[in-house]
Amino acid sequence: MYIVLAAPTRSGETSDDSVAQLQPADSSFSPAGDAVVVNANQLPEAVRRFEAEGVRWVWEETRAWYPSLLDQGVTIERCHDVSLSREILRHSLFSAHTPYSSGLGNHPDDADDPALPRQLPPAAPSPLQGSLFEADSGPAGPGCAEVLEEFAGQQHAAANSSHPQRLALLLAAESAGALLAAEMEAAGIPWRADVHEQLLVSQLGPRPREGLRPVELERLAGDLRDALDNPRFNPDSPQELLRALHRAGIEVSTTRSWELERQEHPAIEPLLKYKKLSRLLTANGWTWLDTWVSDGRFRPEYVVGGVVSGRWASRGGGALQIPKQIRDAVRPDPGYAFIVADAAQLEPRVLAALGQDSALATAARGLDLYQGIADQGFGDRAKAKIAMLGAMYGATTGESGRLMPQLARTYPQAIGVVESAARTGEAGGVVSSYLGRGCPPASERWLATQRTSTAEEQRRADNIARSRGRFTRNFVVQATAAEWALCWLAELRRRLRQIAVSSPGAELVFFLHDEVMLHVPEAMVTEVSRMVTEAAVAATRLMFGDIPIEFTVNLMVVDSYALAK
DNA sequence: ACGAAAAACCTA
DNA sequence: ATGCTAGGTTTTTCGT
Repeated sequence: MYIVLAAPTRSGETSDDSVAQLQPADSSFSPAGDAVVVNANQLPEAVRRFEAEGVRWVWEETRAWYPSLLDQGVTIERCHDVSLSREILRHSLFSAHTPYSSGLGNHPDDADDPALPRQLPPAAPSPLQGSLFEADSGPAGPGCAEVLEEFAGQQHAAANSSHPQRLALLLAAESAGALLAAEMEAAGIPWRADVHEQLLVSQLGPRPREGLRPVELERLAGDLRDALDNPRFNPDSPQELLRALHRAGIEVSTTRSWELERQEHPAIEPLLKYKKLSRLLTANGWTWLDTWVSDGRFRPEYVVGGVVSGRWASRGGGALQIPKQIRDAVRPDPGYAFIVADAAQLEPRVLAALGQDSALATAARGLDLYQGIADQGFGDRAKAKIAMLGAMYGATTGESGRLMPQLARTYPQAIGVVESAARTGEAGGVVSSYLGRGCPPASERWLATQRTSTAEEQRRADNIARSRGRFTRNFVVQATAAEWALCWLAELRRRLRQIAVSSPGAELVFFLHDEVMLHVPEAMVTEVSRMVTEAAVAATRLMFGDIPIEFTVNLMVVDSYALAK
């Protein structure tokens, strides 16, 4: 049984304060029974009542409904997010021939050009907010009939695709991810502002007045001016800094730290220290703390489907780039601990599965896949790692490039997968993840670059083609790894919900590509740790069935994020 | 004066 | 070992 939740359509039974319509539907996606129209006060109880019957919710956008339900203490088990499913089906090769997918249009345009920077769309307005704050215009968004019709089209597209089970799993996993994202946003990452502040004070000095440098930065700026014998320049300006360095005889072409590190000059040491501390101040200093941390929680926003590969993006506070430098501020509440777990070498393991490469699967048998490759006669571990990463990223030169032929001979099946993806991309084609997420098509602009006449233009065109090849090469691995991670999350979420009634309190609070953090009552640490491991086994089975490849999970119980890894 | 782009550095 | 994938944020710089 499905319940469609959407904005109410104007009719006799709706009143001015109606915010939602709940429409039951049966397994053939037809309306079953009367729709219920509710106002904001009635919505939580109505949802709770249906949820107790074990329904699956269908709505245009999880973001629009779930956060406010969570605020009111309502959680749900399963949903189908129509908008996220739409974007998957728009690009999926599996369903391209179905009426629904072909009707969406999948026209290559420059917005889909991976060479162009992507910008995230602004957060969608919630229909609930619309009704609460805009008296004259009622709740926005499509009504139940439209949502149900599109849902039916999506189900038909998945069922009639070339891989019905895989695509259905992908849509379910993406929707589960949307629920979890909202739940993690509601939970927030436990953050000790006092510990963070202590870190800042010990490295930068006391918080300065607005517009002034902290004492330690001021001191280093002074040292730098002395060392360069240059009394007045702004070290925060790359242009001025570069000119000052040149005037002191330091020949660098940029002010990047790794280029500066190679220079011998008394100014380099204070400069590198200055850049390091300046970064801490501007990216994660007092302003950041004021802006993003409140009530002991850092609350970023997750953008499910925000990355073409299916990884999540985030908005606000740089949640996916918390520097190691400040992770000590991430501390559990009293009586709680963190479980931090990550999938060990997820991408090469995924590649072994994609290529059904038994030699690589054997190397992945142990905890350390790169050591496994080394043990199969590939030299040392470092070499094995560089070669493998090069294969997945498309390295052509240097040590990584030189190791490629040997790697291709040792693991022909696995390397064949990425090589084939690269050739498809170079030719302007599209590639697919294991569960059916398609990469964006080549844009008109891209195709135009390939139609050339002169030799000079041809060289440029080849460069552009190889760049797309690297993108599609990496896409098949990164997108499939993202799917595994999503299945892992969904399995873990399901297990946590099973025990939540009798022993509540364990929450997922952070997710980063192949890593999760849970905030767990100390008494539950053992039980939840087992669930994290079991969820990984279940995710592997769910995606790939019974395959001889292990997806190892590294797990640590810590009382500071700084102690993980 | 304002907004886009670039530079820099952080993450997996 | 910064040559190779995907992102976000801040500040400075540049263009209108």
